[in-house]
Amino acid sequence: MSDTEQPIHPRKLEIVEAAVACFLENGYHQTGVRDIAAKAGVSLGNLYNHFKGKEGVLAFIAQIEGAELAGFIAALSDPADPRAAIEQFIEGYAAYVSLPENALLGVEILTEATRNPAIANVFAENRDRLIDALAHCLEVGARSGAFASFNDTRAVACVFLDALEGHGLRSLSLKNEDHTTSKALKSFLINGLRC
Amino acid sequence: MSDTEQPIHPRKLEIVEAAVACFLENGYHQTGVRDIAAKAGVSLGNLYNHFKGKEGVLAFIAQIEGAELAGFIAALSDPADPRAAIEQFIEGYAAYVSLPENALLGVEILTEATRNPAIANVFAENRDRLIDALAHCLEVGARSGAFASFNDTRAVACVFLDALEGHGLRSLSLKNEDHTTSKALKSFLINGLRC
DNA sequence: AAATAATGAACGATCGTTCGTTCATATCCG
DNA sequence: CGGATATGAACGAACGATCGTTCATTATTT
Repeated sequence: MSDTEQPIHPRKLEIVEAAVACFLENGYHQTGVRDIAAKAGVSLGNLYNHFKGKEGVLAFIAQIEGAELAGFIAALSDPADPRAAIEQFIEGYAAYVSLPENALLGVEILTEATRNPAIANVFAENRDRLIDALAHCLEVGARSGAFASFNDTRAVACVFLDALEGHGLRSLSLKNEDHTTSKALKSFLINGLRC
Repeated sequence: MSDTEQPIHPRKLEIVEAAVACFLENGYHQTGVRDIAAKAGVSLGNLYNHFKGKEGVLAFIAQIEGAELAGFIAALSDPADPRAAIEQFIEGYAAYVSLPENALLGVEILTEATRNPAIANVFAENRDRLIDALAHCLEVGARSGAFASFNDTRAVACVFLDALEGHGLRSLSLKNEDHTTSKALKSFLINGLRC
């Protein structure tokens, strides 16, 4: 669970980086372990010295992706100014999920998770904690009068994440950056919180 | 382009149905043409008498999926009551994209489209027309005073679709139906249109 | 008989994985 | 210090399985 159990072998990181590049370029199921090893400048056999296999590499990536949510969660916990925290979250998370590497890897992991429990477990928990943090922030804001009060703040938090992630996903099919709808999304979400 | 050029060979439909079932169960890249043929009760070679290949089957599915949007587009065009039309669209489209077969096939097609122009073309146009129809409905509603007036109605339409599709996508990772967040999403979107 | 539909063996390519091996470095013993 | 030994990272040939596709052949229908 903790990342600090062992200092990660540099080669392992090189392999993961190469794998991410391959998955982005050709997708998870279209890339072979040979492609990963070749791009990492590593022998085929050596890859298996660092990972349990192709699936092990993806699981490791999922673990990293999940860990990156920790920053957002931390920023939402115990917020001094709930409104500012939410606004910053929306902006930051929208940017995060709109990065092709995050969006593409996200769906790749998600679809794999629907059929692969090992991946699903790594994936699910962190998302749940993100919803919790967001919902908590909404509640704090509601109590302080900054936001409207909702029956089910978790549901509203889900709506936020759905919208943001849906936005990031669609940005995949657009070559140029989608700046105008990104702003529209932000103001629409913020506007939905007013009393 | 038109589906009525030729009456579709019954066998072709059987094959497509089998392919959908396979893609849902195991994903596009994990299912082989042999799996499709076997599930359809058809010989391997005969599949190639009806489709150009595995990719041809997916393209056909994408075409069907696109055609299913026509109903939503029609309902949004020239709306007598924009508010009712939007509400019905939200409800209907949320249900549509929350069906596992639509959500899963959608991402499968989307990810394939990011790397396969042939699929992307089939996929992109209908979505654009859906955005147009939705934006048009929003404008009509704004003029009649039913909705607030937006600078960029297309952007708002994008937000709606992003949120709805993101919702459908996330419903993939939930075993039980997500009724409460579905309602929250609807009311949040509707609420965002008020003057 | 001509045309259409259906078959499945066969092809070359690639898949994920295994495994025996090499080799440079670290540790130990005398 | 110098030689023996242990360690584990790195390698790549090889395996059986499966991939998408082709095509010569057979069956069915008109």
